[in-house]
Amino acid sequence: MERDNKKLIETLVRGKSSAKALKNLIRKKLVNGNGSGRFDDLLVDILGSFSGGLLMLGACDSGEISGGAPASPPVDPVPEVYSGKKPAPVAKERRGCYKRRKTQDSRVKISGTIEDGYAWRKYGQKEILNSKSPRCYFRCTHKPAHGCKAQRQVQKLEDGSEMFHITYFGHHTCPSPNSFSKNGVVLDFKDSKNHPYFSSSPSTITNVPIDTFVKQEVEYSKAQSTDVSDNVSSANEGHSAPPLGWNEVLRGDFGESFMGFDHEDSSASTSSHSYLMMDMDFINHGEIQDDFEFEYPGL
DNA sequence: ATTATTTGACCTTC
DNA sequence: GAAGGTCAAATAAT
Repeated sequence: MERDNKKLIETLVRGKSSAKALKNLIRKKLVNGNGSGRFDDLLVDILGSFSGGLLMLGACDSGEISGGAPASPPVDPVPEVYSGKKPAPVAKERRGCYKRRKTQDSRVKISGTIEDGYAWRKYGQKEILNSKSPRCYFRCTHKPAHGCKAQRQVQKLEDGSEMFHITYFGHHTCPSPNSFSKNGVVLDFKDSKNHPYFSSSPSTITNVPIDTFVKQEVEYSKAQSTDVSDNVSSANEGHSAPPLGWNEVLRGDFGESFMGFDHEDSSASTSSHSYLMMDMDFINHGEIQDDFEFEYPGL
């Protein structure tokens, strides 16, 4: 059992190394290339998958995959007695094991939108002490289908702005809905007469001051710089190589692949929208961090 | 009919 | 016991 595990890890490590080498090769080829960043994106996905798999394997040993996962003794989430509509208020069955989250397994984001390209299902809301705004709890819509363990908490900031404090837990193991509709800032340039950074509607895809976001992300990444799970989660949550050069992206000179992607939660998007997805993990004070490998430590 | 959200109760941790 | 996190029945939306 343990030997199999080890073998699996070795295989994954080898695969990851190969993908990494391939990525570097392709990158060199593309230095003067014409922007076929799709290869790069694909490779990052591959690397992310390996890293995520490795992380999960490692985490299994400790009996916990992600912050929200129930701990070791596999508690059947659905009691056998539970077969009909009537829960029969007989002796209350023990519900799932609720664990308080570990903050080190989380990634925090301050954003003007709660949209991140993934489909989330709200499963709870709670008034938080000393907070005017309630905290909303979401899990990945694909949890039943793919067992995706990604979760997030969303709480509106109380500084009067329309910003949201979003905390992510766990990692998406479901297929990404869209290679660009991933975890990052979504800028909506639909209404050009308004400054693209400001919008007041929380229910639509809104805009975020880039500087603010960069600063926050940079500060956060500083604090998390040694946290590998964060890197891995970045991959799984949709962090990917930009399909175009960041310089192009930053000045808004991005190609068709960025235009009007189909947001899975399309309530807020229309075909007339164009979005700029920015993953700030790769940007540091306006400079592009070209290297954003997903390392798995100790291997 | 199916799927998503709301909301009060339940559960764990501190 | 308080607070935070989750469940699940009821309800709403599609």
